[in-house]
Amino acid sequence: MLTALLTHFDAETSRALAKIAQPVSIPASTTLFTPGAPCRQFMLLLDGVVRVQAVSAGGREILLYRLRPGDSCVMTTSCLLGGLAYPAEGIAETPIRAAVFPDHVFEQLLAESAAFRRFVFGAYATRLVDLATRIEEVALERIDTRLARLLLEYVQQEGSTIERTHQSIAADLGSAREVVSRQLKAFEDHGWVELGRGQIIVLDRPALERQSRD
Amino acid sequence: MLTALLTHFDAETSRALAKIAQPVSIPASTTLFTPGAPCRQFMLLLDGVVRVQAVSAGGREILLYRLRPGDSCVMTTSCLLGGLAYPAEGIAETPIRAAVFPDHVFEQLLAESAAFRRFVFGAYATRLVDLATRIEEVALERIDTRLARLLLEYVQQEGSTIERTHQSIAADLGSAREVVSRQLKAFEDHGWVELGRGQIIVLDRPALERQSRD
DNA sequence: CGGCTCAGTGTGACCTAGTCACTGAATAAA
DNA sequence: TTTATTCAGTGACTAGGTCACACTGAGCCG
Repeated sequence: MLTALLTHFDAETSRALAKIAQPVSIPASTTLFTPGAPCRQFMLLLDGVVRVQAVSAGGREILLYRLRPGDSCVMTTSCLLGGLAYPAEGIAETPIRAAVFPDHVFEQLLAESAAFRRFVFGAYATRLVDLATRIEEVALERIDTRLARLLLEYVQQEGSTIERTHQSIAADLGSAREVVSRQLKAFEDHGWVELGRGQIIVLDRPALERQSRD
Repeated sequence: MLTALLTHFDAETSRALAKIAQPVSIPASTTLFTPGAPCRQFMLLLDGVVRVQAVSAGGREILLYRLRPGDSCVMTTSCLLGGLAYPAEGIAETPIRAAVFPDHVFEQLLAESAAFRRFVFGAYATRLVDLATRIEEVALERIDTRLARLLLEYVQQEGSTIERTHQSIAADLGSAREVVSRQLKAFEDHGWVELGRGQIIVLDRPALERQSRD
């Protein structure tokens, strides 16, 4: 099944990877890496979701990005290769399975496989664009715009009934729980959503789409 | 002189690069790439400073990072390779000189030179860490903290007399000019800086360092 | 069942940051 | 010198973040 997930590589690379990769299973809520203890291997996510976030001194959090099946954790890898301090932490949001292999294998693959290089660079490009886009959002956009867009992302992932607390949404936005509560209340007053304890039902997607375009 | 700048590569790579690279000179204030027209080649900056920024619909700007001599423009490159839309624009803040070569050369170098791979990955790591750190700053830190830190960066680059307008500082912070003016006024009231038209003289670095640590 | 605990949410008061409109001051251009 | 133009200062207002505290539903335990 590992091989199946690696079909974006050529046949030879896939076989090579499947042989050496150690598939590991990790329960939800595990902290996978922190600024103090970065992950020391190349990791390819097979199943589950990893949340990569920054945490301030005051304890407020902001999501940098999520890793999903097929994603690799390029940031830790590159920090290892580049010898840089790693500024974020990674947490398993669900139980996860991942293929792990040591960095000398990573370097060997980079040297030998054009397909692997393409894969890795694609992963880097995605991360860079994600992060740059997020900076633009955080610095330049209104919170109602960003909340509407985030709700639409949740809908894409898990359908129109969203099972999340206001607190966890605030952590994704890098904002405060009260702010999220007030904005959601406003959305409910407009008839765009229906609020329940730990759950948000999206009633009017077009309205949210309009709001998310500002 | 190109070869001299490429000494972080092995001798063979340096020679290869020097042969094929086209050194170009570009005047200050030139727009090098935009979301609409990304740069289509691998570019290694030899001299000058390039500002890479995001621009909102409303015209507000925020600095993503600056490229300095020895840096390469990894974001455009990776977007080319990954076929992704590029979300930022690059502007020459000073006159610049750069070595430019087409992407097939880039791919060949990646395949053949471990040193070049290390260089490119180092560049990626630096960018990723920069961007992640910036998200944390923008989302979670106070504006006075960020301004103090930015002033200290300017001091490092250009000495304790900083020749910049409040508007340009606001663009670096992703904030508004009035906000920067007010904060600088407060710093002046504390005796930390002295303000003049288009110039800020830093009088008390330790105080700014304290403020920048929050 | 009633009462307990606790996570999740609602709310008002207050503070910080961003926006808008306008003024004045310094420099450059005519 | 007069006139533009760029840069900075300011007050009034809005948006968003912080703090303190009240309320509510769900699970638990006697």
